[in-house]
Amino acid sequence: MFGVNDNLNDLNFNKKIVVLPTDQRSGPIYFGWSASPFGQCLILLQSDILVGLAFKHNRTKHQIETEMKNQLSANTTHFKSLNTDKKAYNIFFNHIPINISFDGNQLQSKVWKVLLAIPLGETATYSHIANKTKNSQAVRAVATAIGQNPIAWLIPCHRVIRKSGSLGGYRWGLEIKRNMLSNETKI
DNA sequence: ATTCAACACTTTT
DNA sequence: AAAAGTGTTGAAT
Repeated sequence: MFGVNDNLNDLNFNKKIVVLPTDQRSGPIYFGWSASPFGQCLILLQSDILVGLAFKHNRTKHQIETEMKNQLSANTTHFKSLNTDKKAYNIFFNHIPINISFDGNQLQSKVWKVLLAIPLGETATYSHIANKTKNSQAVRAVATAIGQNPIAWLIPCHRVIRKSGSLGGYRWGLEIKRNMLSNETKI
């Protein structure tokens, strides 16, 4: 369908994202690895709603799978593998809206919603996000919550950088964060 | 550039 | 119930 680092110029950054409530999903979580413009990615779906998106970096696929399954296991512990290539194409290149759903603790949910509002081509600082969620004194906790974003790229936690201008961290490796940002800002 | 303490929230013991 | 661990920050070195 497409190869790693292929078609970067056709990437659909301005994807419309529909956030559905968690009660819209049930049953097993389907998961699979597919190629993406940022390397191999792990896609997790429940009721055909995207509930997880992760990228391969220096950890093994098995480690990443375990980590994501653990994170999502509040909803179900039943996982089934699936060919996710078509879904990957829809996520990264198609101009159709994509349904996502997430549930976290109180802080996480607040933070993830705020992340969704960072416009394409812009960045925010960790303290900026903390202000937005009325947790201005809890920057470190907010940063932790940002790092736990289960749907990488679509929930653009890669747009959050340090106040000093340095990149800060990224759960899936700084290479990928750098990649995403440089592709966005050159638009 | 590197260290250090303070922040507050979650997770782990 | 207490301690440990954070994708930070600002100040001091």
